[in-house]
Amino acid sequence: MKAKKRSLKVKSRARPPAGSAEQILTAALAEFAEHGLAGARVDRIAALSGVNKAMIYYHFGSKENLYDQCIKQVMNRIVGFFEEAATTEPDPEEFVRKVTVFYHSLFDRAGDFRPIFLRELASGSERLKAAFTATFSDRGLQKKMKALIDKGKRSGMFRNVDTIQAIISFIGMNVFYLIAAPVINDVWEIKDEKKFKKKRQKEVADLFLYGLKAR
Amino acid sequence: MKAKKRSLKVKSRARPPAGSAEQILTAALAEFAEHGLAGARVDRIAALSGVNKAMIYYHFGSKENLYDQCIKQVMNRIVGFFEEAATTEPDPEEFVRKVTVFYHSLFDRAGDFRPIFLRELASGSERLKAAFTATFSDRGLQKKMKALIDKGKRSGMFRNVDTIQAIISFIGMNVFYLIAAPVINDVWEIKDEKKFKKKRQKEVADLFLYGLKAR
Amino acid sequence: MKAKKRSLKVKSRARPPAGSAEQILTAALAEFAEHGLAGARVDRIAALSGVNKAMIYYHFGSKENLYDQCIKQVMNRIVGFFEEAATTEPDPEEFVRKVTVFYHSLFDRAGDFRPIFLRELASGSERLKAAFTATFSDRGLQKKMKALIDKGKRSGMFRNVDTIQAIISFIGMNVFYLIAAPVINDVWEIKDEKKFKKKRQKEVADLFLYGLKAR
Amino acid sequence: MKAKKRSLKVKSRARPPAGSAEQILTAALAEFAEHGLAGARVDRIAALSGVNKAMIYYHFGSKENLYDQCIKQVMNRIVGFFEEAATTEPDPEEFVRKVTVFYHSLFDRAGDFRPIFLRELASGSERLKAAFTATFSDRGLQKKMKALIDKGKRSGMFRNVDTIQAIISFIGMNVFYLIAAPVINDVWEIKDEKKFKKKRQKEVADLFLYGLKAR
DNA sequence: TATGAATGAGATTTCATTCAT
DNA sequence: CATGAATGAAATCTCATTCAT
Repeated sequence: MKAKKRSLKVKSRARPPAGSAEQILTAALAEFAEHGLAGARVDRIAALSGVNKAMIYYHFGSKENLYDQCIKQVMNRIVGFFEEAATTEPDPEEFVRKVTVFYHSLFDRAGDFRPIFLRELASGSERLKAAFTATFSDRGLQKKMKALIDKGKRSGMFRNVDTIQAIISFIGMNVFYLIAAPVINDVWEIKDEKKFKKKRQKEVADLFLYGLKAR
Repeated sequence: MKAKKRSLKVKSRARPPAGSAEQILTAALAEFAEHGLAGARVDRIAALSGVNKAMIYYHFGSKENLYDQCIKQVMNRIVGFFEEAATTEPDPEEFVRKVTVFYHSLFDRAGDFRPIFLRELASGSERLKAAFTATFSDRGLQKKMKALIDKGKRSGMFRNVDTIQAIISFIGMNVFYLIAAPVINDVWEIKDEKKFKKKRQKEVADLFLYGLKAR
Repeated sequence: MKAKKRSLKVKSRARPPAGSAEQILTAALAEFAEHGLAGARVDRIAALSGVNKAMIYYHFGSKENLYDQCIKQVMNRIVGFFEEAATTEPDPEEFVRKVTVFYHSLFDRAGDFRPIFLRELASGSERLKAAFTATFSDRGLQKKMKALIDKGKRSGMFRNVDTIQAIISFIGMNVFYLIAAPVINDVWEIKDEKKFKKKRQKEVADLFLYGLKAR
Repeated sequence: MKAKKRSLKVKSRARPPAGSAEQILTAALAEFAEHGLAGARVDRIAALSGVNKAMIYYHFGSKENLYDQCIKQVMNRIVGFFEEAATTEPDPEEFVRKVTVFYHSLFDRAGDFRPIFLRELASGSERLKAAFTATFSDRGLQKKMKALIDKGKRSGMFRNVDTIQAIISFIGMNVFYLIAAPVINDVWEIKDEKKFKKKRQKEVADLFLYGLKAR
């Protein structure tokens, strides 16, 4: 239709280093983020990536598989962030504060996974579950966090809470606003989201730490 | 070939046959919950509600409008719950515990809104924002909660937190697990969800109250 | 495309007695006969039957299923012919002559199955096998023919041939020319096919009977 | 995703790498035999022959031309068989028996032409006609057979049949089972095809000779 | 000669929506 | 209100063929 014949495509480099598959993935990610799997249009992805529609099938076989590859890619990116964040930090309090900062910057830097995850959550989550357990289960943040909180508990610094419940609560505190900001802003009449987020990082960490600490 | 579904449907014509609009709404809600607006199929809704497809258009005009009606209906149900929950309860601590219980029972009783809300959140949230502000803004829980926490702060019972941030954190603590249970269960290897939820209600309220209370 | 909006479709009868499905089948049969399953075009079938393409899917679900229905229909027609031909005829010689006439008139009256059968034969024949055994195995001609030849053998009229082999040979004699006429005509320079066929019926029956009779 | 077939294919470049055209032809023959012209896939032929798809176009220009070459090749092979079979054999009866054996071994040795011929027969047969008349018309078996039968007639050994009709009947007797075996086996419940074929050669020749001989 | 990537045209199928009754 | 059939537009996917290297 309105295929937008992608004007000449420059083609300066000796051989495109496997260009189009990446371009397609990028475009697809945007499309899926905006419309979901069912609402996404292969035509739009093709137009957006400046590639013939057939190439999408050449490289990815089906819309659904393309979607899977997108999820995989998103997961890899996120895993990278997570691992990077899980560097050594022996002080529990400091660690908690860093995690909060991490979540906020995660949503800043890789926001496109937000709609994708939400929709996955809405529909069975099979894909998410697979992706998560495959990449997270025994590494990175949660393990570390559990260890630190347990340590805090043993040292008498923290109350004797259920560690996993606490961690989930903590993640929820962090993530809920980041996920639901548009509605929350509306309901609570928050005008300056940026400022609110800034303040939020301190408030969340404080609340959690206060809730945790023995007195 | 030519599905030939039901076709009996005696319908003794005793009471107003008006039932069909409700049947359609019910079926549609299920369909939208499972597949989202884009993924829902009018055919399936018709089959599910035991009603001819054309009837859907007779009653609702378009798939999108049907979806809107579904959202409206869901909101009304939820608002009902919220108002019912916002009865007088002057003790802040008791109130906090009740809110936690409320959220858990809300997801139990009206779980179908979960996928719908998640998907709405994923795509612009315009409909959600409209629905929420229309029905929540100045009544019900949050207003009450804000008032109670503010009162607690003034009485010296609570720390001087940012009330709204605290409330959002609290809702996040409550809601996050309820929303993401399938994935969380998988990642943290939670086998007995029911038991976990039971325990969770105490842990969440405790954590929040500990985090709030001055010492 | 050039959909040929099928001009008004008369529509005199109170309600078309299930019209379009039959129209589609008829058109499909022609298309499949001419082009085979792989070469057939759903667009063409739609145009030919004066029906919207989507109707084909409404009624038949897929091109392949439509093809199956065509085969089924052809089989039914043929079975009808066969049963009609298998009426009582106690004289073996007369029966043989009638069978020859039958095969020739079969190809005259229901010639469209010829290309379809040939192509089925070319590709696995699974469909044909199913159709044949389902409809022929224990009725009609072959059973009758076998009985008559066996009777002829017992009475000393026929030689002691292998009955089944003989029947297959007989069918082959009859059918081979009917199937391969275009090429045979070309190779043997047969100009007047009609005359050739006429003569053939006598020659074939004679040859077979001579070959069978004891002397 | 991107099938990544073979990719080793060492090809030491010793003898002329010309092999590829033959490889393509071989693969194409198999593909066309299995799926017909319309159903054949150039991709599959490439994969099967271990050759890049573009090579097929380099060598053969188009799928259809490749198909023509296949037919030509098949014809040549068959013609070879036919000529080899048409060696001197002055005894009519012996000749008839040999022809039967020949047909059976032909289908054994060059069975892949079976589906191809059948499909050609199904669709106009133009290609077949061309191929046949080009290669058969005035040489080989049928000429010889006609001569022998005519001789037999003149000598009083054979009845005064229409020679050409008889020959066609004879070929039909031979060829019909070979062509339709799968279905025939099914309908007549023939379990041991090999044994059946063995016996068939004698039965067919006997039947034909008995049918031919004067008494 | 050889390849992996690309393309355009078109094929099959889907689906929201409407029509005739 | 109710239905089965119909429709147009578009969506997904396929495939012969060509291009750049």
